[in-house]
Amino acid sequence: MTSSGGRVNRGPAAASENRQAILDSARRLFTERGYHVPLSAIAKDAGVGQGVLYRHFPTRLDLAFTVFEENFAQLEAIAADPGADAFGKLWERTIQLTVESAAFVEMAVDARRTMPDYTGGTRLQTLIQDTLPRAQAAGLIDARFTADDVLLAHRMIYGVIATAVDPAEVGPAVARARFLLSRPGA
Amino acid sequence: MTSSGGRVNRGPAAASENRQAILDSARRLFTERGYHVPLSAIAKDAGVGQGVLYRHFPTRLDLAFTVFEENFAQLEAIAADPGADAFGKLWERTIQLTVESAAFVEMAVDARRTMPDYTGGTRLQTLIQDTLPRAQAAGLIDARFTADDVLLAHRMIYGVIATAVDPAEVGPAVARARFLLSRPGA
DNA sequence: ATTATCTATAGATCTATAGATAATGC
DNA sequence: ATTATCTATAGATCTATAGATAATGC
Repeated sequence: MTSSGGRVNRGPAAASENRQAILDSARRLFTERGYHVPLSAIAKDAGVGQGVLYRHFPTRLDLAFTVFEENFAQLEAIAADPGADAFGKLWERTIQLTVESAAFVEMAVDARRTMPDYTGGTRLQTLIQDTLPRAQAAGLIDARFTADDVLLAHRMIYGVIATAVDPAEVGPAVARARFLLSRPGA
Repeated sequence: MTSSGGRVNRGPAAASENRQAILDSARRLFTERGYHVPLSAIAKDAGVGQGVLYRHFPTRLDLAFTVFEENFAQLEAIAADPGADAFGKLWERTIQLTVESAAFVEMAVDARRTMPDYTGGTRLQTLIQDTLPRAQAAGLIDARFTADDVLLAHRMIYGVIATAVDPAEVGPAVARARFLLSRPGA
């Protein structure tokens, strides 16, 4: 047989499409199967050889950074809103993105454990610091919360997501967790 | 060479010591390296062949159940205290055990995902249900917390532990998380 | 005869790379 | 000449089991 199942070698012309297909598959599989989904599964899903994946993204973190860069871009756009409720919107979207893909948090943990100079953690922290005081001045958020508390609350909500057994349970559980966290302790 | 590095085959006499060595190694490695530490690493650490581990514990869950059975026994003993603060002591010890080994939670998640009829989750829930009302009647705990809230709070604290980068940070972070959770929302 | 050990390895995955092949710009 | 593809596979792990060996109870 001549041109059956095997992919045709399209040379450099395929590079850009391949890269995008890898990113699309990675985003979906990080969501469906978690941050530690095999890279071979991502390559297969994207329809490329493993060598192609490694050429574009030498490590799992290189790939995850690129996938979740879009998340950071979204959050930064939201935080740029000059209104008093920029923090509220930022927090809402952060939780949505985490529910959507717990890998967003797992990537950050991996990065901080692996690379001493990873700045992603600081990146979300900066957005919180830039928006929280305004929301507190406007009386929208309890003044006793610190920026560190917000980051901690994010980790706590991740705990709810990571331990969920039934996907249908995540929404209500996260909502209740947010309620429990809505006022600092007595 | 006759009797160099290789272990001597002591026959059935070694069974009980081997079993205990496996449990000791498993407890330590679950703590140090997490629930998904390779079973081969546990066998090696215990100084037995992998076949011996599999004979005593056919699956990872069989091994983890046995290791953490001691945790449950402790918690059940605490909950049996007839005093009003049995709940307080139960909660305190539950958190200690989780900080000590996040694998305690990870095992339960694995069990509930793998075995439809796992009762470990119910087991902690029962202890909470048996002690919480008394503590609330005595005014020790805010009456608005439900037993499900306590289980949810446990998952949230697990989130703090699982995302910690520096072990030294765990203690303070968990303390702050508990503070944030000490009163239900506004 | 039974029980459990031991070494050794099959089988399954996953990461990472080697080497041949094809397309493209100069 | 350069760039990126493709298949194929080496290397590293990890799970799980086979088969020979040794100890013990009847």
